[in-house]
Amino acid sequence: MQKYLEELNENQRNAVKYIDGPSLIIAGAGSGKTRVLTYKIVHLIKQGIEPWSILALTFTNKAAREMKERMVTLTDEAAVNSLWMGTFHSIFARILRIESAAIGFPSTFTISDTDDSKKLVTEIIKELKLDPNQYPVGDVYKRISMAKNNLVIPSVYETDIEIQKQDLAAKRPDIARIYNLYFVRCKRSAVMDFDDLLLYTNILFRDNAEILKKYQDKFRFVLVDEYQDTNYSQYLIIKKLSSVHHKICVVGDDSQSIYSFRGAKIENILNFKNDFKDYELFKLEQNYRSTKHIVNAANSLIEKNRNRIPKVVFTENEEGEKILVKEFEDDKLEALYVAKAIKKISTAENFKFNDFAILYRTNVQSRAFEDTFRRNGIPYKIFGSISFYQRAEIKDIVAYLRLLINKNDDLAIKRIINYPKRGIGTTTVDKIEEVANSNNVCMWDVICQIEKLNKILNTRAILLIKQFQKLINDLTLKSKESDAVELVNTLLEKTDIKATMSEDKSPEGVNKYDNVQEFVNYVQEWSSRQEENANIENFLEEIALATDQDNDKKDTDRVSLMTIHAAKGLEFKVVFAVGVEEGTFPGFRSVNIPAEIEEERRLFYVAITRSEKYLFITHAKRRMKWGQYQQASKSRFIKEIDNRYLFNETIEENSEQIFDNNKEYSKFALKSQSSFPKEPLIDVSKPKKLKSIDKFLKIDKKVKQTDEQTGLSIGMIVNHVKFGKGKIIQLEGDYPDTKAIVDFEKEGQKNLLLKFAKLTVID
DNA sequence: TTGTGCTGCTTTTTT
DNA sequence: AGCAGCACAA
Repeated sequence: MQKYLEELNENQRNAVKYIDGPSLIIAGAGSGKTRVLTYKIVHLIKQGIEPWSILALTFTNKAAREMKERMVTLTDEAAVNSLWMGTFHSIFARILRIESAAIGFPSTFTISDTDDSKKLVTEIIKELKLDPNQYPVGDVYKRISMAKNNLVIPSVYETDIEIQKQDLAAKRPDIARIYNLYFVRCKRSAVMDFDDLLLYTNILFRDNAEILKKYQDKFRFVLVDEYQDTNYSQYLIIKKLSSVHHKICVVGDDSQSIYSFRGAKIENILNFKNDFKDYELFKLEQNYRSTKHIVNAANSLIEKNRNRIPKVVFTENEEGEKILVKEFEDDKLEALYVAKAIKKISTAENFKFNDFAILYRTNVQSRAFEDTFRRNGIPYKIFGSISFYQRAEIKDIVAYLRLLINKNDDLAIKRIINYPKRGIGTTTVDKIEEVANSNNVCMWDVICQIEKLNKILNTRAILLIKQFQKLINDLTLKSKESDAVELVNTLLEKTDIKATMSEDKSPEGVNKYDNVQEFVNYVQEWSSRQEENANIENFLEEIALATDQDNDKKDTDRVSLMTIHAAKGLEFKVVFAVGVEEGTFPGFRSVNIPAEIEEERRLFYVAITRSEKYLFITHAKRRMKWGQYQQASKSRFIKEIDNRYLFNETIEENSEQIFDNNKEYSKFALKSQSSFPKEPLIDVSKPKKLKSIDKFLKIDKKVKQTDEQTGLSIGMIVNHVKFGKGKIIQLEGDYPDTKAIVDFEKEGQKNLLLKFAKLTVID
């Protein structure tokens, strides 16, 4: 037997070796799924299947990268590099760029993130003169996204009776019009959102039989990871692609399907048997990750779901500790406890901070932990929330780069036409956009013929636009003759971004400048990593499709803070599942919807199964939400876990006590007494809180009778150029920020800054 | 045309 | 509680 096959258990090995037809691998949590997938691809290569004819679709880029790294140790590196392996989005973006002509796009189309896409939808809602309250962008965008994921294009959307009935019932009959215009605009701008990448792949294959045939022939073997989280659009793509060779292998776990909110269909995995009747089924049920207690607890929970593929996950690992369930008075005490527990356990067990993860349902919950960890000197890294590339200062630079490559990108133009400030105001931009829309061309086309607008724009505006046009043209030229790093540096110089930013000495400004610096460093690092194609197009593609997990700073020893969704596929020695309360987990939107409760339950299952040795489940009686404390009770999910695997600890009166009334966990309590500093744990009142109080204090303290600088006093009657006659009723602040509240006869009370407002004393 | 304070919205999860 | 987008003041 080949050496790599010996490293697998029997079920794993059988799954790897079966390459004669379709197969479904049901892989329980921690059952070595990644290993099986990795080895299967290696096996295929060793069986003589050319690596470039293997299509392997993963859920994140990171997963693909890690598998490739592992494969390199098992087989030839060149072979690994010629695999078609990556996320659905990145693989099909690649194919769409090659075949772009067939769908009427330039190969340089831009991939837009959700923020930008929503911005465009917002503008369209405004343009159609629809009420933004009746059409909240989030809801509208979701509706469009769902339509795309089910391959419903605008012309179908507006004629589909069922869809129209739904929109009418929701009192949003005009979503069809929004969708249609959004679709048209994206195409005109040569922009695709995430859903478009899959939708246009389907359109490409539907309308071009010879292109479909080319890829059907090419991909002799198709593998799909995390199959339970594929949507209809993805399902159809792989079904079509594998219909010639009939060699498809999907891997997944129905118990870990957690993405239905973005269109994932658990039915894809449940119905695989119908789609590929001659399939072989492999079940990986032995868990190598967690203790018996953890595996059993997870099993007892997931049993409560109705819709599942029968399987029993078991482990031969040690029994381990019971799961510690703990209740707190509020979210702050919860965070404090977690901080202490991490310190104690890391000392007692000699674990690194990397071994710990805090998993929560929603991103906002990270805040309490951030504060507490910072104050207690626990290093942490947060995944999710605002990623680096979402920051405004980075998006500005990226918008320039986008425009250099795709001149149709109106969104990019609007973002940077007046950044840094160059005197092109909204009025001018609006006019350009109007002309573009009414002639159905993109804004850049209008900019290139700006002289023709001499009737509606003044000469100054035209001159400024021409300067902007020249700047972009010069940079475009530059982009063709220099590498990415050089281009970005030139860009920062020539656009004056560098100069403008370095002038800003405020803490925020300095931070922004640092971020830009980091961006340049990142470009540098990225370029040096590329063997070829270190061009800016590839760079943009990579950052557009980057995930949070992809930015993992592996080398640093920090506690991980992330949502459970982000934790999918990861494992940690110690996991804290926090905020496990009704209304938070399950979320208040799900509590009355059985199908969603099942999904939330699967999500909790994912959380539990991330842990290897110790698992803590915590919940608080009240939690700060929407700026207010809200009462909450223990989640139903905690009650659903078989009590045999739980240790319920009573509420602690004194939060300094930790583990003390728990025999199993007390070993941590004894050893670490001295290593745990007391002082920083004292809850100092947040400086942030003071800020809002400050506002009131200012008014009280700095109010004065007379302003020495101008000689104005309360009670004086003054004249203002615009507002006319009025009486000073208050003076506050010191020069140069002295403010006066003046009660004008005609206009009422106004707040005026004395350094600007020229008040003359009457009388 | 540019800068600032206020209102109102957000909270599910993300490629 | 925090932020983004919008309305006013110079």
